[in-house]
Amino acid sequence: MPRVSRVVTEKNRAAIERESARLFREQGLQGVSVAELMAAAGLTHGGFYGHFESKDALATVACTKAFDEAVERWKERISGTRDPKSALTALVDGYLSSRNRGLAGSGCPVAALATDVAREPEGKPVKGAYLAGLRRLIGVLVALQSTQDPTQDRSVALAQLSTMVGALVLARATKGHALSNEIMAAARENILGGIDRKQSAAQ
Amino acid sequence: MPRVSRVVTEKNRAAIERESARLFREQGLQGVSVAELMAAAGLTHGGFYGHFESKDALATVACTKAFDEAVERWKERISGTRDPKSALTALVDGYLSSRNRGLAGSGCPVAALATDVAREPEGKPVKGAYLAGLRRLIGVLVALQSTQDPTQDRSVALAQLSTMVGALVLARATKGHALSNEIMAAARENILGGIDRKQSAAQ
DNA sequence: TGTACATCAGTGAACGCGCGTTCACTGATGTAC
DNA sequence: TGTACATCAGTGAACGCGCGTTCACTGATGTAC
Repeated sequence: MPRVSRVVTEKNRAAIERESARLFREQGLQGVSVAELMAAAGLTHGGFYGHFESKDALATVACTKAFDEAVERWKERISGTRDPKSALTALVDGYLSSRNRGLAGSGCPVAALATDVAREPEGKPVKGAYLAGLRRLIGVLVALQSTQDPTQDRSVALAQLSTMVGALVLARATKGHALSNEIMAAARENILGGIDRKQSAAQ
Repeated sequence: MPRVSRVVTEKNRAAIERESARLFREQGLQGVSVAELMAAAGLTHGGFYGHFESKDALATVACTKAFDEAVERWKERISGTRDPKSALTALVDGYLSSRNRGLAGSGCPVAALATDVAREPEGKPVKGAYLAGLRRLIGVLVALQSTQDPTQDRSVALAQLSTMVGALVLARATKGHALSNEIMAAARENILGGIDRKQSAAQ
């Protein structure tokens, strides 16, 4: 099937980006081949370079796309709540859930890509995409704080994000063992401690 | 240079394990080739299978070795302190330091290998080595708590470890930007908050 | 609106390369006497 | 202690395979008239 219409071309491109954003998070930036990415989008590998200059370039686009999704999901979760504290509870409960632990491909790129991005050589564009996306998510989290001190708000938000990311990453590494749920519950308790004890961390 | 003495053979094996424990942490379980590991140990790739059954088997040994090092380093740091609170401070200061951020190869395997281990298929032995090592480090951290309630001690320790791991992983991904130091300082403040404010987190 | 043709999205073979693993070979080590 | 030889740690070529990337080709799409 050679040449397709412009509409289909755009759909194909969108499919490559969508599947890449998923597979890179699931299997790592070095853990998926171009052929696998294209197959996931329903195409063969040869057409890849008509859409992207290189695999690296796609990784950058996919990283940005993953953060777009994440920011939108965070904002959605927040929009259904009545105050910053319940918003934080909603966010943490969604983040430290067995559902999110199991679905790295559709989960938070901060946690899924951190180590991959750290291992990328200096100057690789995917590092910039990660940094920019991380800053956006931090901004969302900072806005939920209530210490009345901007510096303190930021510090608390950064610590909360560290705890969430660390707990999720450890929970994924120990998935299938009791420790995995224990870590998520402990992190939830640590972040929400005084706020809300009604829900369980492992949903 | 064919056959070497038994002593040299053991030294070579130890060198392969030592370099693997370093390189797997630095570049990931999938990010180093057998040839690179052997070259780092001063050998050529062909002799690898005289020492190990497979690359997977070496990864398991190297993971265990990395945790051995980490447990020993934690205990050393603790042994030089006067009480559990200053021990925790020493541990966190060492963990969330620019030195540790830059040296993933000799740093905490919990942080360096978590995502790699999570992506390994079910049943791979390296997952068991990781879980066992993680449990040992958790045990060290639990022993430093002082809530007088074992359940609470464990929960606090798990949350602290999550914060430490998350902060280190994020600091590595954003290395070279102000945010990286900010994350480490915020995590330190969060964990040690009421205990000790004398030292800076980014040493 | 219909026709003729240039464009170009996608295909699949092919490129050089590096991977994990195997194996015939080498010659110093270790052992039997 | 000295000698003869079997053992085996390490070498480097080779295996089949999959990688990222290139390219000649195809034929439906899009356009010029």
